[in-house]
Amino acid sequence: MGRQRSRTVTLTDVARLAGVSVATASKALNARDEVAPETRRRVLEAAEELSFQPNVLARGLLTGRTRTIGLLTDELAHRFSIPILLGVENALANGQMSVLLCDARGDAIRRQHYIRALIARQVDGFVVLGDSNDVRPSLIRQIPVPAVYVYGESDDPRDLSVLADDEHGARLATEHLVSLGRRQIAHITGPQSYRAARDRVASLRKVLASAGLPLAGGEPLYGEWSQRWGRNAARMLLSANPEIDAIFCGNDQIAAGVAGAVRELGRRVPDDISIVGYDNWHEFAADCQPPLTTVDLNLQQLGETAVKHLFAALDGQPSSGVVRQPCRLVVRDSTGPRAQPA
Amino acid sequence: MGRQRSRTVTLTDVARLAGVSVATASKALNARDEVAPETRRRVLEAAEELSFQPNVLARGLLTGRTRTIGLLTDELAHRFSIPILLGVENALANGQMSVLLCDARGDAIRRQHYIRALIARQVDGFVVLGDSNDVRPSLIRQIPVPAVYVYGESDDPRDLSVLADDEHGARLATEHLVSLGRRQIAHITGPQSYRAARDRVASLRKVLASAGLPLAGGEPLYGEWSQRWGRNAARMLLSANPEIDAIFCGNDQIAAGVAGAVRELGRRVPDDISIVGYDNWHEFAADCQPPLTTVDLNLQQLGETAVKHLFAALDGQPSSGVVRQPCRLVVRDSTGPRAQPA
DNA sequence: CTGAAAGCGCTTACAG
DNA sequence: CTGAAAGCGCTTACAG
Repeated sequence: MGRQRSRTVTLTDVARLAGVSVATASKALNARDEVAPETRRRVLEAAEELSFQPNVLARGLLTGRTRTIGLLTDELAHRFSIPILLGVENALANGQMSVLLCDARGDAIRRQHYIRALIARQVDGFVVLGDSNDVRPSLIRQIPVPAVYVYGESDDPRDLSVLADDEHGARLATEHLVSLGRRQIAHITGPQSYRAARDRVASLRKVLASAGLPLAGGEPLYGEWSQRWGRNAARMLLSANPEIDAIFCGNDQIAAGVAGAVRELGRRVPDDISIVGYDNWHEFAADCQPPLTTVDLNLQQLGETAVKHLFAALDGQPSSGVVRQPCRLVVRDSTGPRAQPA
Repeated sequence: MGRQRSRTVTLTDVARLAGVSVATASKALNARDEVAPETRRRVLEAAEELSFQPNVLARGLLTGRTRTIGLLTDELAHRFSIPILLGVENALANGQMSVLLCDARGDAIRRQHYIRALIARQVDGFVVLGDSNDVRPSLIRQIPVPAVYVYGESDDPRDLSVLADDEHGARLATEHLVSLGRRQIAHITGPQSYRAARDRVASLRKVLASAGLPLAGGEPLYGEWSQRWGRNAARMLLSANPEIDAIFCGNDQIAAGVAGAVRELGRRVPDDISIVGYDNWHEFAADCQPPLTTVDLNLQQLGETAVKHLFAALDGQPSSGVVRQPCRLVVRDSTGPRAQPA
């Protein structure tokens, strides 16, 4: 830690060293054109020599813009939060904006506290990061600046929400399996309380119906987002429905559990049973045995898209409604053509 | 997004509504005692009615304190960053401080850019979050405010670094296996370039030596931090050294891979071979088959400890050197007593 | 082209 | 107990 805060170099110091007024120094540094080239050179030199960093707070007080965004998350610990946050942070940095991070941890009181703190810090706008792609209450009446909702849909139609397109993701997965000639496709997924789980099921059913195929096992198996559930569900499913030749899983952890169970049951992946995961969580999907074909939600892109819209709103071009970010199928070794009958 | 920035309520508005001067309004709101109770009541009422949020920037300009900390990460996407960040964020919020998040993504240029941005935003201090518990260059000459280094040791002894105690973690793991009667303990870990990997090996060797035991296989197997490496290494190791009765793994992914391979080779976990992981990464450790005994680095605590020291520095009580955060052994089903000979 | 002055929203001596 | 005034660091009309 060593050093204590030393006296900060201010524009006054730069002006004095350059032998000009602060007004002129300001203009020179901000590249306004009413400054003589020679004067500007002296000012820039002085600023350089003193390692001058303009005080953004003071500027913010004048301009009313702090170039700071509040990022309010429901649950930062959730696996999806980080890639989205990376996208947000990246896009903001490109626009020379900074991020104030506040994690509500699913606590309403805490969220309220953070909203106040962010407003008091004069953020130019909010990115509100949800935890489940579900509908959530709008903050529109509480915050005086533009906001964009990501991975969680605001219940106020005046707001803009940027969501993962689960209908699209499930369609990609199902069409892939159908195109491989799979005819007995089952579905193991997380809790039915998740809109994401239900949306994917709806899309899966639609694709199967239009291909004239049944949902193997009759109903999707709703459970948990865990390997363990994947293992258990696969055992139940395959003992009751040995004819199954493909399993579309609600996430990669479930898929990893399914893959393990299938192999333990002596069935081959992908020949006998093809498996598709969801999320493209690298540590589970790419490192699975065999590596998983899966759906990538393009989460980082989701964050970048949100910021793009927020920037537009800050420039006076707000949008509203729902933007759905397309998904991407990542094909690996857990899917393939059906084994030839011996 | 709907609404544009509306005119902000300022202290002047509150003062006017309460019928007092801004000076008096300020004192009333800040609970200074030179204000008549009745006056204070009126001011508070007016502030409430107008939903007044004091402008933290303006206050910061006066006091020189922004109550904002810069959190500079090397690589936010790394698995360790999030728990530490949660700890930091939590501890800061308790102190009414906000966090400006900047992720350098391993890019020196980007890091430099962010350092400037944070200084320009007048942060009161820095938390510098490393990506590997390794030694890293100090920022002491670049930043004019206190800084604390977490999960990465500053190379300047005047700085304070808060580190995971890998010597302790590896000791806990090894002593656990020894106490279970294991006599042929092997080690599969990540790249030797990681100080964390080397520190754990050194500690493992020390405990084994003092117990009069060999390191099974002679040398640790350095590789990658992946399941795949765990699987491959376990196969090699067990075919060359069938007498092995325990494997201490450098992380939980390796351990999960090892567990899978051991079971495929027809050996029982934990009876024939006990396995210890490292990190207590819930999705891998708790959900493994069987659930993994592992070392928890107390990462959230690491972040909180760092903030505690940063607060002390901000209060004029800086510390320096290295603080090592103790680890914690989490015992699950992958370790147990040796199987009785049949 | 340059600089004195006003002002962003707030706090803090200081005078009354 | 209350309020006028100065000032934090900067930017921006405005006058010269």
